[in-house]
Amino acid sequence: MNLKELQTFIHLSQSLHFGRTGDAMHLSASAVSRSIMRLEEQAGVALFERDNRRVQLTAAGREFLRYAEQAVVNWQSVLQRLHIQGEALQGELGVFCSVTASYSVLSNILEVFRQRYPAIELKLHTGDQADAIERIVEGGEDVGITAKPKQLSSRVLYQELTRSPLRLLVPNIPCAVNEQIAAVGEVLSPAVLANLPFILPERGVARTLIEQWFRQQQIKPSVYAQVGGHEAIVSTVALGLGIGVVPELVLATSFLRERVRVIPVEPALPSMEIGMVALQQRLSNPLVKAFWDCAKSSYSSLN
Amino acid sequence: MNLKELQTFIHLSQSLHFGRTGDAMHLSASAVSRSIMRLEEQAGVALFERDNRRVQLTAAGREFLRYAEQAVVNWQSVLQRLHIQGEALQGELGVFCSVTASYSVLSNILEVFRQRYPAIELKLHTGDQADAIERIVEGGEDVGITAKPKQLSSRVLYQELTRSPLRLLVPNIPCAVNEQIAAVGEVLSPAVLANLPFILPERGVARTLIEQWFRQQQIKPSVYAQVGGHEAIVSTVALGLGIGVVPELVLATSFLRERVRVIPVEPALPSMEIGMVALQQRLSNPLVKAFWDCAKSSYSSLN
DNA sequence: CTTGTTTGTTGCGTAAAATGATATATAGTT
DNA sequence: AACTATATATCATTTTACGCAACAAACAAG
Repeated sequence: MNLKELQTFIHLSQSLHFGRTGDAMHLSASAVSRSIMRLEEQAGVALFERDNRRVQLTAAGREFLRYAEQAVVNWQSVLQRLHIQGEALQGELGVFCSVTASYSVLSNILEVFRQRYPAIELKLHTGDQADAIERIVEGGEDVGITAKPKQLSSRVLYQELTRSPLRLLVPNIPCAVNEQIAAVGEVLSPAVLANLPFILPERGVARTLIEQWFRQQQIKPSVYAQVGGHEAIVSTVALGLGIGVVPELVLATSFLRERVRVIPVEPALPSMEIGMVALQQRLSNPLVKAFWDCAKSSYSSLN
Repeated sequence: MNLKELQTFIHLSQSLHFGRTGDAMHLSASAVSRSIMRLEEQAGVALFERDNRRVQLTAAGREFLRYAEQAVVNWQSVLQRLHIQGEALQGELGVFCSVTASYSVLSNILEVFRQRYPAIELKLHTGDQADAIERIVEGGEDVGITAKPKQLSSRVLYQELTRSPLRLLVPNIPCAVNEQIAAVGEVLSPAVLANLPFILPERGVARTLIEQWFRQQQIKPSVYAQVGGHEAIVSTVALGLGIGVVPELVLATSFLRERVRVIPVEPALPSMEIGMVALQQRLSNPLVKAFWDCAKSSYSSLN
């Protein structure tokens, strides 16, 4: 038995739908199915009655649900208590990240961090993700959220947190671009792509990855615009000015995600590796260390 | 976080010794070390203060211990509740196993089984482990604990539960056999073995395994005695009559384990695979099925 | 001070477990 | 009858855990 299984069970008992629970837990439907089967085997009782159409808690399942919810609460509460016993770190910590990261990656981290260290005051600075490392090196902030840099000085530490696949975005409104796409079917070949107006990030890791991918397909995109910041790409695409590429993370938290459409490409676009950076020496600061460990653990196993 | 880690933590907090906790949990010391490190990383706090000489709970560790003990109790108690809701199976179930198995394997199973099905009455028959399959096929008992049979009829189901390496036993008292051994050092070579008086099981899987091993070493043992039942081998060896081979399980539960000594052999002796057998058709009986599942789960992950 | 012993940790190769993608089966819907 | 939705089975891959052996640090004995 482990916590993740319990959380999966709890979610399924509410959603009653393996696929949706899988999405929520970042798992495939079959993984959810097997998680539940494991629990049922260990418990020795069926927890859900299910045929291919209906999913329903059994009596034993309802009893187990009470236990599972309590177990999760107990775990979270012991984590809290363990950190209260600590010296109650306080002070100020500077964090740099993109607007998008502040919604997704950073908010995940802060959920845990603010519980553990309520007395640490966070100075959050947002900006283009591509500037993160520079800001850290020059001492503006203590920690930065950024894509994995190609290479970095030995004075800077990088810790991967998650990854997000790049997605090809097209407008969701009738426009010239969309007509061109409709004419060739849903999966775009590299050759077709070369003739569509492209909106690229000005610079940064995403730009590098996209250029690499183009080189591998041996095509040269027709660049319509270069914009700063991933959020701006989404809005430019939404306006029908062209097609663009952004990490899925950006899309998931964008207000405009209904106004654009993701189109599969063959071969698939690469993923961006997203992590945090800090100056090696700054990690001796207990505040920085606390944030670093906290971020790491909040992504290592979702508990 | 999972239950096994918590149980390991609890044991370590009492023993304060990684090696001994490892033995108790059937883990290596390094596995225990890493279990604790995992917990500490997830908790974000050191749970033990330890240098290579002293192991001691930290303040956070003491707090965590309270949680861990409660968590284990909660889990066991929910398992119990889940089964009370069931139909409260009752009736009679016949089990055949060796005396040794009744101490080790069977007692592990019954610990869980009697909690889940207190109304099932157990008829336990002990005898030579080598007879188990015969007894099952002829309908004497419902389930048998036995070593993995070489081959079995398709009507009989076998489920592995655990394994136990064979050990070479020598007397622990001054005697002729011991003097011979002392003369050649601690690790015995096959050639030396051939000249020592051997005490073998009359029949059964252990006998077959030992004979195989001898053939592979191309030696012919001088058999001093053939006795029925592994327990009898231990006592014969303890009396100084010769050397013998038994599964470690037998040794661990023997009254005479202080009177004999285990000697390493090169190459190592094989392991016996120990499991349970039942007639396929008998598994449709809910009592038999309950025992079968219960035994399986009590060995699948110690919960 | 040197040697030996005990014991927790680390590196590395291997074994087991979990996962995703795809295929399959089955119930409901049009 | 064809089609959709959905849980599960199968297979290949990835991730994780493990044991062994080497290592390091601390104490004891001489």
